[in-house]
Amino acid sequence: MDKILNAAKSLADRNRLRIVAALLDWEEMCACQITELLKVSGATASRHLSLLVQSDIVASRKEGRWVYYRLKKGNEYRSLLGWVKRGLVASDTANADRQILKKIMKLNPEEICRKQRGERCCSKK
Amino acid sequence: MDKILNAAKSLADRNRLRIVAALLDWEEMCACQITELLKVSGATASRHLSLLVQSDIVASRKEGRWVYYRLKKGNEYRSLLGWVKRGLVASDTANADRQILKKIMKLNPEEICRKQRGERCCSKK
DNA sequence: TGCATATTTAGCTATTTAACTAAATATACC
DNA sequence: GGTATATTTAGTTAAATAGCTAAATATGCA
Repeated sequence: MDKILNAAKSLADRNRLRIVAALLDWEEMCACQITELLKVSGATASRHLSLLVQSDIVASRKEGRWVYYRLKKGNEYRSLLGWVKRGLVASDTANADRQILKKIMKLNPEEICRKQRGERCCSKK
Repeated sequence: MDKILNAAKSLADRNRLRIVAALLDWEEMCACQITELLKVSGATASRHLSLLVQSDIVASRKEGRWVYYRLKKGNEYRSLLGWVKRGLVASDTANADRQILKKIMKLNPEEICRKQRGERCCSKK
């Protein structure tokens, strides 16, 4: 029961659900792209991602300075992700995120990280 | 996204997952039978059940003094429940609960409630 | 109507957790 | 090696939530 419980807990948070929704549309995203989508601190995004990896829903791959994330392929979670996908088709949040993602995913990790450094530098928020 | 989020939150608790698991095996259970399974106070069981009803995973039906619960039938949650069911086949917790349920489900609500009153009376726990 | 009793709601406490900042780690490039 | 920088880990705080007891709400029955 622990495996299912952990998977359910992983999906029981709006920001983690947004990450899964994004990865249903975009095969692979790096940490900074996800940080940019959620508009949270890098540490917070990292923690959400590590929970999704721990519960075996998301896989990660390191390439140089960047870490890329994608949904795991096994059919173990096929029906779960199908349920999520169907539920998000008509979701306002998911549709708004799709618009944001169109812009984010045009940029390289370099450009996004530069943007994030700049924002942090100026707004100090 | 709220609908999916609420459903995921509903399943993100061990006791609520146990309730869903029980209802996958037994079509209908009354509140006192679920209280007996979880070994929590009636108030706590009631709260868990109301969350499952709110998130539209479980339906309730009142009959006299008793309230009966069952999984909703729509195919909206078919794949989600299929995922839960497959994940629970080999679960120790779920198997232990199955043994407990065999005994509980032999009894009428009357007998269970009498048992619960007695326990409360004696152990005062 | 009045009493017994199944369930729910209110109010409380302890635990969990999501967010942040700051510090640590790991990698690229000079 | 030394610096810059992407990500993770530690440590803190505030909000959410699971559990309890006690009180309130229904229902069945004398």
